[in-house]
Amino acid sequence: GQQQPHTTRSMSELDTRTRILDEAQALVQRLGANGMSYQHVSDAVGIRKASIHHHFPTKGELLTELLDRYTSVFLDAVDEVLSLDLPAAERLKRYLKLYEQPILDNPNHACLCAMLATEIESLDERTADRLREFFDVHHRRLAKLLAEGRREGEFEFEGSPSGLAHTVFALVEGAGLLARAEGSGLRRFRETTRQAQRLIGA
Amino acid sequence: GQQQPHTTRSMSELDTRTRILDEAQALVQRLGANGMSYQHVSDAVGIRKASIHHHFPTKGELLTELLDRYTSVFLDAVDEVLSLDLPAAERLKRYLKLYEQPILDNPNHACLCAMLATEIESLDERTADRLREFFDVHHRRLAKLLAEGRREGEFEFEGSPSGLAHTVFALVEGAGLLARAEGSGLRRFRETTRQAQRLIGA
DNA sequence: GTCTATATAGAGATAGAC
DNA sequence: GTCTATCTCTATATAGAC
Repeated sequence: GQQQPHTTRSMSELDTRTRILDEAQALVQRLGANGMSYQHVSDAVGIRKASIHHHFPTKGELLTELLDRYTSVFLDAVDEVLSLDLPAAERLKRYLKLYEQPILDNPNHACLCAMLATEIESLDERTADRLREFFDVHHRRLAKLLAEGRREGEFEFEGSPSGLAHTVFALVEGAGLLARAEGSGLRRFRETTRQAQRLIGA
Repeated sequence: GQQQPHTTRSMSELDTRTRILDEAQALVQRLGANGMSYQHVSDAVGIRKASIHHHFPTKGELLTELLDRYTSVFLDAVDEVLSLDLPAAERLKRYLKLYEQPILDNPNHACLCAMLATEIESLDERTADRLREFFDVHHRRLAKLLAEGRREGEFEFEGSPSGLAHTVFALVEGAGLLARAEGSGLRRFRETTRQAQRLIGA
């Protein structure tokens, strides 16, 4: 756990902001950025559209903040797993598990980044940049783990850690998307992560 | 090449229908189903919105027909490759190549099914069913190839052909999505298909 | 088959009262 | 901070002339 940064916002405003972000995120994960509207959020949170605009003047700002929050939470979780004092193979296993819980919690919700990735042409430049940045940072984290694991003799694979990290990431994102569309739940997804481990030689 | 089925539609109507479908498909592949509008299609084809409605009364019908055409074209291409009189490993290679050409032709266009998969909650039941059907049929084709290849000693993998087919499909769909979002073009994608072949032991 | 014109609903966003 | 009221634009869809 990290310390909350100091802010000048009042408590109640923070709470409403959080509730807005929570509901907006769920809506984007279900319907996409183009499918989510201020009216939807308004209904879900129980305040009027104009009040949403008070907290997030434009939809672009709402989406940007949504993405920032999501990626920072996700990267924190990734970092926590990757920095554990455990063999690389075990850290990899736990890393892959990070993708399972959301599917279990709500099979109707796709990864926020997968949703936004398909809609990248609809996003404003700011949000699109943040999305690409997330992919880049995430990719580097995973590549580092793969490089470490190979150096220590735990992994065995051909090609660059960077290339394989990209493949593994494509695999979990693609499998998550299919699990939701096919309604196959965790079963298919788990088979996929097992194959990912084979690929890495873990 | 197959014979065109007989229809009672006039030639000029067929052409306009085709042009509408072509432009609508490009728009959905760029912006998604929710991002594509009759106005967009109208502008692209050069006829008025009302005329689009003459050919496709509702957006749902347009999307359904779009998906049907796309999947039948795609499955024809898959079947053509898979039924060639070549070693399974070579047929697999050509199968994977089918996913490369579209990326080369237009890096801004995602796979239509990947776009619709993310938006599955926005689709009407009819269209969503067709989408799941496509995944299912496609999956079976690939599983059959994998089973054949292993039986003939060309492939070597653990687990069921069905499970691995799912993994390979997730891999190419995920990699296609990332290639477009990251703007990494074919380079990353090709690394991914190479890893897919390793996974299959081809 | 295509057009103009219109209906109706929803989108994102703002002004100003409380 | 939240509300009502309103603005403007765009969406899907229809009616009816040509």
